[in-house]
Amino acid sequence: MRPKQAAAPATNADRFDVANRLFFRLYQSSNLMHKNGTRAVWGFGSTTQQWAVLGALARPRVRKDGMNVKELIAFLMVSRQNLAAVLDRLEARGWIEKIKDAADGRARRSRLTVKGIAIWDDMLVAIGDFYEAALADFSNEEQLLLYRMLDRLKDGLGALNPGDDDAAQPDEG
Amino acid sequence: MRPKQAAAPATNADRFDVANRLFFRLYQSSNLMHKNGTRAVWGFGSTTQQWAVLGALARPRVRKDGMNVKELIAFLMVSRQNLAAVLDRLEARGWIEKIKDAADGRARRSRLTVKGIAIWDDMLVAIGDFYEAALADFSNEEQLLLYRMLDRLKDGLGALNPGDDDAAQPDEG
DNA sequence: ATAGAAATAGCAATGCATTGCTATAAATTC
DNA sequence: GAATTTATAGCAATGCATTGCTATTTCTAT
Repeated sequence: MRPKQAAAPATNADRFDVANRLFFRLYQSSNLMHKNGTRAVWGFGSTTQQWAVLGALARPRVRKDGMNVKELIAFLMVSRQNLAAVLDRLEARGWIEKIKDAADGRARRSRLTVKGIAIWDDMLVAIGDFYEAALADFSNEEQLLLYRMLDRLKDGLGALNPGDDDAAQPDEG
Repeated sequence: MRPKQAAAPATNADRFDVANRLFFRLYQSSNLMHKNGTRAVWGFGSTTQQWAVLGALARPRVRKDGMNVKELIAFLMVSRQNLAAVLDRLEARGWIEKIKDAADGRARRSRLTVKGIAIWDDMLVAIGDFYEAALADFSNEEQLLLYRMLDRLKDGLGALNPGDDDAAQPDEG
Protein backbone atom coordinates (compact mmCIF):
# COMPACT_ATOMS: atom_id res chain seq x y z
CA MET A 1 0.00 0.00 0.00
CA ARG A 2 1.83 3.04 -1.26
CA PRO A 3 1.00 6.67 -0.69
CA LYS A 4 -1.11 8.11 -3.44
CA GLN A 5 1.11 11.09 -4.03
CA ALA A 6 4.75 11.00 -5.05
CA ALA A 7 5.65 13.89 -2.76
CA ALA A 8 6.55 11.45 0.02
CA PRO A 9 3.99 12.40 2.63
CA ALA A 10 4.95 11.82 6.23
CA THR A 11 4.00 8.40 7.50
CA ASN A 12 2.64 7.80 10.96
CA ALA A 13 6.06 6.50 11.96
CA ASP A 14 7.67 9.69 10.67
CA ARG A 15 5.24 11.83 12.62
CA PHE A 16 5.84 9.85 15.79
CA ASP A 17 9.58 10.08 15.35
CA VAL A 18 9.56 13.85 14.94
CA ALA A 19 7.24 14.32 17.91
CA ASN A 20 9.38 11.99 19.97
CA ARG A 21 12.54 13.93 19.21
CA LEU A 22 10.74 17.22 19.77
CA PHE A 23 9.61 16.33 23.29
CA PHE A 24 12.95 14.77 24.08
CA ARG A 25 14.62 18.05 23.18
CA LEU A 26 12.09 19.88 25.33
CA TYR A 27 12.99 17.59 28.21
CA GLN A 28 16.72 18.12 27.72
CA SER A 29 16.43 21.87 27.20
CA SER A 30 14.36 22.27 30.32
CA ASN A 31 16.83 20.30 32.43
CA LEU A 32 19.73 22.32 31.07
CA MET A 33 17.88 25.58 31.63
CA HIS A 34 17.29 24.73 35.28
CA LYS A 35 20.81 23.42 35.84
CA ASN A 36 22.77 26.18 34.15
CA GLY A 37 20.25 28.88 34.95
CA THR A 38 20.47 28.05 38.64
CA ARG A 39 24.25 28.20 38.36
CA ALA A 40 23.92 31.67 36.83
CA VAL A 41 22.04 32.99 39.87
CA TRP A 42 23.66 30.72 42.44
CA GLY A 43 25.74 33.57 43.80
CA PHE A 44 22.56 35.33 44.87
CA GLY A 45 21.22 32.22 46.59
CA SER A 46 18.43 31.86 44.05
CA THR A 47 17.19 29.20 41.66
CA THR A 48 15.38 29.32 38.32
CA GLN A 49 11.98 28.68 39.90
CA GLN A 50 12.53 31.40 42.47
CA TRP A 51 13.59 33.77 39.74
CA ALA A 52 10.36 32.96 37.89
CA VAL A 53 8.38 34.00 40.97
CA LEU A 54 10.48 37.10 41.53
CA GLY A 55 10.08 38.01 37.86
CA ALA A 56 6.33 37.68 38.15
CA LEU A 57 6.20 39.92 41.21
CA ALA A 58 8.63 42.46 39.76
CA ARG A 59 6.41 43.36 36.82
CA PRO A 60 5.46 47.03 36.93
CA ARG A 61 1.75 46.39 37.12
CA VAL A 62 1.96 44.13 40.18
CA ARG A 63 5.08 45.39 41.91
CA LYS A 64 3.15 47.70 44.19
CA ASP A 65 0.33 45.45 45.38
CA GLY A 66 1.78 42.01 44.73
CA MET A 67 -0.17 38.93 43.72
CA ASN A 68 -2.18 36.39 45.68
CA VAL A 69 -1.62 32.66 45.44
CA LYS A 70 -4.40 32.07 42.96
CA GLU A 71 -3.06 34.69 40.57
CA LEU A 72 0.46 33.33 40.84
CA ILE A 73 -0.74 29.79 40.19
CA ALA A 74 -2.57 30.91 37.06
CA PHE A 75 0.41 32.90 35.88
CA LEU A 76 3.15 30.39 36.59
CA MET A 77 1.03 27.28 35.95
CA VAL A 78 2.35 25.33 38.92
CA SER A 79 0.56 23.56 41.73
CA ARG A 80 -0.52 25.26 44.91
CA GLN A 81 1.66 23.07 47.08
CA ASN A 82 4.73 23.65 44.99
CA LEU A 83 4.27 27.38 44.92
CA ALA A 84 3.71 27.57 48.67
CA ALA A 85 7.12 26.04 49.34
CA VAL A 86 8.88 28.44 46.98
CA LEU A 87 7.08 31.42 48.52
CA ASP A 88 8.04 30.25 52.00
CA ARG A 89 11.71 30.13 51.03
CA LEU A 90 11.54 33.59 49.51
CA GLU A 91 9.75 34.92 52.57
CA ALA A 92 12.25 33.33 54.95
CA ARG A 93 15.03 35.06 53.04
CA GLY A 94 13.24 38.37 53.31
CA TRP A 95 12.83 38.90 49.59
CA ILE A 96 9.03 38.88 49.64
CA GLU A 97 6.42 39.65 52.26
CA LYS A 98 2.81 38.51 52.61
CA ILE A 99 0.32 41.29 53.16
CA LYS A 100 -3.41 41.19 53.70
CA ASP A 101 -5.56 41.89 50.70
CA ALA A 102 -7.48 45.10 51.26
CA ALA A 103 -10.37 43.98 49.10
CA ASP A 104 -10.62 40.33 50.13
CA GLY A 105 -10.06 39.35 53.74
CA ARG A 106 -9.36 35.74 52.79
CA ALA A 107 -6.55 36.55 50.41
CA ARG A 108 -2.94 37.42 51.19
CA ARG A 109 -0.79 39.09 48.60
CA SER A 110 2.88 38.24 48.11
CA ARG A 111 4.91 41.34 47.38
CA LEU A 112 8.59 42.09 46.83
CA THR A 113 10.34 43.71 49.78
CA VAL A 114 12.86 46.50 49.36
CA LYS A 115 15.56 43.89 49.80
CA GLY A 116 13.88 41.67 47.21
CA ILE A 117 13.75 44.49 44.70
CA ALA A 118 17.44 45.23 45.20
CA ILE A 119 18.39 41.58 44.76
CA TRP A 120 16.20 41.30 41.69
CA ASP A 121 17.84 44.31 40.08
CA ASP A 122 21.23 42.69 40.60
CA MET A 123 20.04 39.36 39.34
CA LEU A 124 18.72 40.89 36.15
CA VAL A 125 22.29 41.44 34.95
CA ALA A 126 23.21 37.78 35.46
CA ILE A 127 19.94 36.67 33.89
CA GLY A 128 20.54 38.88 30.88
CA ASP A 129 23.99 37.37 30.42
CA PHE A 130 22.50 33.90 30.68
CA TYR A 131 19.89 34.68 28.04
CA GLU A 132 22.48 36.14 25.70
CA ALA A 133 24.81 33.18 26.04
CA ALA A 134 22.10 30.55 25.69
CA LEU A 135 20.59 32.24 22.63
CA ALA A 136 23.85 33.33 21.02
CA ASP A 137 23.12 31.17 18.00
CA PHE A 138 19.66 32.68 17.43
CA SER A 139 18.86 35.86 15.54
CA ASN A 140 16.24 38.22 16.95
CA GLU A 141 13.74 36.91 14.45
CA GLU A 142 14.47 33.31 15.35
CA GLN A 143 14.07 34.03 19.04
CA LEU A 144 10.69 35.53 18.37
CA LEU A 145 9.71 32.57 16.21
CA LEU A 146 10.80 30.08 18.84
CA TYR A 147 8.92 31.97 21.53
CA ARG A 148 5.75 31.88 19.47
CA MET A 149 6.07 28.18 18.78
CA LEU A 150 6.69 27.42 22.44
CA ASP A 151 3.66 29.51 23.29
CA ARG A 152 1.55 27.36 20.99
CA LEU A 153 3.13 24.21 22.36
CA LYS A 154 2.25 25.32 25.88
CA ASP A 155 -1.35 25.86 24.74
CA GLY A 156 -1.44 22.45 23.09
CA LEU A 157 -0.10 20.77 26.19
CA GLY A 158 -2.38 22.77 28.47
CA ALA A 159 -5.46 21.79 26.50
CA LEU A 160 -4.89 18.21 27.64
CA ASN A 161 -5.79 19.11 31.20
CA PRO A 162 -8.98 17.37 32.28
CA GLY A 163 -10.35 19.72 34.89
CA ASP A 164 -8.39 22.89 34.49
CA ASP A 165 -10.77 25.01 32.53
CA ASP A 166 -9.50 28.10 34.28
CA ALA A 167 -6.49 28.27 32.00
CA ALA A 168 -6.92 32.00 31.76
CA GLN A 169 -4.13 33.82 30.04
CA PRO A 170 -2.84 36.61 32.21
CA ASP A 171 -0.91 39.30 30.47
CA GLU A 172 2.81 39.31 30.80
CA GLY A 173 3.88 42.92 30.98
CA MET B 1 14.35 59.95 22.84
CA ARG B 2 13.15 58.31 19.66
CA PRO B 3 14.81 55.57 17.68
CA LYS B 4 16.89 56.92 14.85
CA GLN B 5 15.52 54.61 12.24
CA ALA B 6 11.90 54.14 11.38
CA ALA B 7 12.38 50.37 11.07
CA ALA B 8 12.37 50.05 14.86
CA PRO B 9 15.43 47.89 15.50
CA ALA B 10 15.27 45.64 18.52
CA THR B 11 16.55 47.32 21.66
CA ASN B 12 18.30 45.51 24.47
CA ALA B 13 15.09 45.66 26.41
CA ASP B 14 13.23 44.08 23.51
CA ARG B 15 15.78 41.29 23.28
CA PHE B 16 15.57 40.64 27.00
CA ASP B 17 11.81 40.60 26.90
CA VAL B 18 11.65 38.07 24.08
CA ALA B 19 14.25 35.83 25.72
CA ASN B 20 12.41 36.12 29.02
CA ARG B 21 9.13 35.03 27.48
CA LEU B 22 10.87 32.30 25.54
CA PHE B 23 12.37 30.65 28.62
CA PHE B 24 9.18 31.16 30.55
CA ARG B 25 7.31 29.23 27.88
CA LEU B 26 9.98 26.55 28.00
CA TYR B 27 9.44 26.31 31.74
CA GLN B 28 5.68 26.09 31.39
CA SER B 29 5.77 23.66 28.49
CA SER B 30 8.13 21.36 30.33
CA ASN B 31 5.96 21.34 33.45
CA LEU B 32 2.87 20.62 31.38
CA MET B 33 4.63 17.89 29.45
CA HIS B 34 5.60 16.12 32.65
CA LYS B 35 2.22 16.60 34.28
CA ASN B 36 0.00 15.58 31.40
CA GLY B 37 2.49 13.12 29.95
CA THR B 38 2.66 11.28 33.24
CA ARG B 39 -1.14 11.22 33.32
CA ALA B 40 -1.09 9.65 29.85
CA VAL B 41 1.02 6.71 31.03
CA TRP B 42 -0.23 6.64 34.61
CA GLY B 43 -2.30 3.54 33.93
CA PHE B 44 0.90 1.63 33.22
CA GLY B 45 2.53 2.85 36.42
CA SER B 46 5.07 4.91 34.51
CA THR B 47 6.16 8.54 34.39
CA THR B 48 7.63 10.72 31.66
CA GLN B 49 11.19 10.29 32.92
CA GLN B 50 10.80 6.53 33.06
CA TRP B 51 9.39 6.53 29.56
CA ALA B 52 12.44 8.46 28.42
CA VAL B 53 14.68 5.73 29.81
CA LEU B 54 12.52 2.96 28.37
CA GLY B 55 12.52 4.72 25.01
CA ALA B 56 16.29 4.93 25.07
CA LEU B 57 16.63 1.22 25.85
CA ALA B 58 13.96 0.20 23.33
CA ARG B 59 15.84 1.58 20.33
CA PRO B 60 16.65 -1.22 17.87
CA ARG B 61 20.38 -0.76 18.08
CA VAL B 62 20.58 -1.09 21.86
CA ARG B 63 17.60 -3.30 22.61
CA LYS B 64 19.63 -6.50 22.58
CA ASP B 65 22.66 -5.50 24.69
CA GLY B 66 21.29 -2.54 26.62
CA MET B 67 23.25 0.51 27.72
CA ASN B 68 25.54 1.15 30.67
CA VAL B 69 25.10 4.09 33.01
CA LYS B 70 27.66 6.26 31.29
CA GLU B 71 25.99 5.86 27.92
CA LEU B 72 22.57 6.59 29.37
CA ILE B 73 23.85 9.70 31.12
CA ALA B 74 25.32 11.02 27.89
CA PHE B 75 22.15 10.21 25.99
CA LEU B 76 19.59 11.54 28.46
CA MET B 77 21.77 14.35 29.82
CA VAL B 78 20.83 13.78 33.45
CA SER B 79 22.95 13.31 36.53
CA ARG B 80 24.28 9.95 37.65
CA GLN B 81 22.39 10.05 40.93
CA ASN B 82 19.11 10.91 39.31
CA LEU B 83 19.43 8.17 36.72
CA ALA B 84 20.35 5.56 39.33
CA ALA B 85 17.09 6.14 41.17
CA VAL B 86 15.01 5.86 38.02
CA LEU B 87 16.82 2.68 36.99
CA ASP B 88 16.26 1.21 40.44
CA ARG B 89 12.53 1.81 40.17
CA LEU B 90 12.38 0.25 36.73
CA GLU B 91 14.40 -2.72 37.92
CA ALA B 92 12.24 -3.19 41.01
CA ARG B 93 9.22 -3.33 38.72
CA GLY B 94 10.88 -5.94 36.54
CA TRP B 95 10.92 -3.82 33.38
CA ILE B 96 14.69 -3.71 33.05
CA GLU B 97 17.52 -5.94 34.23
CA LYS B 98 21.18 -5.17 34.88
CA ILE B 99 23.59 -7.55 33.21
CA LYS B 100 27.36 -7.70 33.31
CA ASP B 101 29.15 -6.16 30.39
CA ALA B 102 31.02 -8.89 28.51
CA ALA B 103 33.72 -6.51 27.33
CA ASP B 104 34.20 -4.43 30.49
CA GLY B 105 34.07 -6.12 33.87
CA ARG B 106 33.41 -2.82 35.65
CA ALA B 107 30.35 -1.95 33.64
CA ARG B 108 26.80 -3.24 33.98
CA ARG B 109 24.35 -2.85 31.17
CA SER B 110 20.67 -2.00 31.73
CA ARG B 111 18.46 -3.89 29.34
CA LEU B 112 14.72 -4.22 28.80
CA THR B 113 13.19 -7.43 30.08
CA VAL B 114 10.54 -9.36 28.16
CA LYS B 115 8.00 -7.78 30.50
CA GLY B 116 9.51 -4.35 29.88
CA ILE B 117 9.28 -4.77 26.13
CA ALA B 118 5.64 -5.80 26.39
CA ILE B 119 4.77 -2.82 28.58
CA TRP B 120 6.67 -0.47 26.29
CA ASP B 121 4.77 -1.71 23.25
CA ASP B 122 1.50 -0.98 25.03
CA MET B 123 2.71 2.41 26.23
CA LEU B 124 3.63 3.43 22.69
CA VAL B 125 -0.05 3.68 21.80
CA ALA B 126 -0.77 6.03 24.70
CA ILE B 127 2.36 8.04 23.94
CA GLY B 128 1.40 8.38 20.29
CA ASP B 129 -2.02 9.66 21.31
CA PHE B 130 -0.40 12.13 23.68
CA TYR B 131 1.90 13.42 20.94
CA GLU B 132 -0.96 13.79 18.50
CA ALA B 133 -3.12 15.68 20.95
CA ALA B 134 -0.37 17.98 22.17
CA LEU B 135 0.76 18.82 18.63
CA ALA B 136 -2.67 18.94 17.04
CA ASP B 137 -2.18 22.60 16.18
CA PHE B 138 1.14 21.99 14.41
CA SER B 139 1.64 20.92 10.81
CA ASN B 140 4.29 18.33 10.03
CA GLU B 141 6.58 21.06 8.80
CA GLU B 142 6.08 23.12 11.94
CA GLN B 143 6.82 20.14 14.15
CA LEU B 144 10.07 19.59 12.31
CA LEU B 145 10.94 23.27 12.58
CA LEU B 146 10.21 23.34 16.30
CA TYR B 147 12.27 20.20 16.85
CA ARG B 148 15.22 21.76 15.05
CA MET B 149 14.99 24.97 17.04
CA LEU B 150 14.77 23.08 20.33
CA ASP B 151 17.77 21.06 19.25
CA ARG B 152 19.73 24.26 18.77
CA LEU B 153 18.43 25.65 22.04
CA LYS B 154 19.60 22.51 23.81
CA ASP B 155 23.04 23.00 22.25
CA GLY B 156 23.12 26.64 23.29
CA LEU B 157 22.15 25.78 26.84
CA GLY B 158 24.56 22.86 26.97
CA ALA B 159 27.46 25.02 25.86
CA LEU B 160 27.14 26.92 29.14
CA ASN B 161 28.35 23.91 31.10
CA PRO B 162 31.68 24.65 32.75
CA GLY B 163 33.25 21.20 33.03
CA ASP B 164 31.16 19.00 30.81
CA ASP B 165 33.31 18.81 27.74
CA ASP B 166 32.08 15.30 27.05
CA ALA B 167 28.86 16.56 25.57
CA ALA B 168 29.08 13.91 22.89
CA GLN B 169 26.05 13.63 20.67
CA PRO B 170 24.88 10.04 20.51
CA ASP B 171 22.64 9.15 17.63
CA GLU B 172 18.99 8.78 18.26
CA GLY B 173 17.77 5.97 16.04
C1' DA C 1 -29.12 33.91 58.93
C1' DT C 2 -27.67 29.87 56.75
C1' DA C 3 -25.46 27.33 53.28
C1' DG C 4 -22.11 27.08 49.92
C1' DA C 5 -18.04 28.60 47.58
C1' DA C 6 -13.50 30.52 47.64
C1' DA C 7 -8.62 31.58 49.55
C1' DT C 8 -5.34 30.09 52.32
C1' DA C 9 -2.72 26.84 55.35
C1' DG C 10 -1.03 22.52 56.73
C1' DC C 11 0.14 17.33 56.72
C1' DA C 12 1.73 13.34 54.08
C1' DA C 13 3.53 10.89 50.31
C1' DT C 14 5.99 10.03 45.79
C1' DG C 15 9.13 11.07 42.15
C1' DC C 16 12.47 13.89 39.67
C1' DA C 17 17.00 16.43 39.57
C1' DT C 18 20.87 18.46 41.35
C1' DT C 19 25.32 18.71 44.20
C1' DG C 20 28.90 16.82 47.26
C1' DC C 21 31.25 13.15 49.36
C1' DT C 22 33.30 8.22 49.92
C1' DA C 23 34.15 3.41 48.56
C1' DT C 24 35.10 -0.64 45.61
C1' DA C 25 36.39 -3.14 41.71
C1' DA C 26 38.26 -3.49 37.20
C1' DA C 27 40.80 -1.63 33.38
C1' DT C 28 44.58 1.07 31.61
C1' DT C 29 49.03 3.24 31.72
C1' DC C 30 53.67 3.55 32.94
C1' DG D 1 53.96 -4.71 39.33
C1' DA D 2 52.37 -0.10 40.79
C1' DA D 3 49.83 4.00 40.07
C1' DT D 4 46.14 6.07 37.83
C1' DT D 5 41.89 6.24 35.66
C1' DT D 6 37.25 4.53 34.86
C1' DA D 7 32.53 2.50 36.05
C1' DT D 8 29.65 1.64 39.38
C1' DA D 9 27.50 1.94 44.05
C1' DG D 10 26.03 4.15 48.15
C1' DC D 11 25.07 7.96 51.72
C1' DA D 12 23.39 12.65 52.57
C1' DA D 13 21.29 16.93 51.59
C1' DT D 14 18.45 20.47 49.06
C1' DG D 15 14.94 21.98 45.98
C1' DC D 16 11.25 21.39 42.63
C1' DA D 17 6.66 19.40 41.31
C1' DT D 18 2.88 16.56 41.69
C1' DT D 19 -1.26 14.33 44.06
C1' DG D 20 -4.44 13.58 47.92
C1' DC D 21 -6.44 14.87 52.13
C1' DT D 22 -8.27 18.13 56.04
C1' DA D 23 -9.07 22.58 58.41
C1' DT D 24 -10.02 27.57 59.00
C1' DT D 25 -11.37 31.91 57.65
C1' DT D 26 -13.97 34.85 54.79
C1' DC D 27 -16.95 36.14 51.12
C1' DT D 28 -21.20 35.40 48.47
C1' DA D 29 -25.68 33.77 47.28
C1' DT D 30 -30.12 32.31 48.82
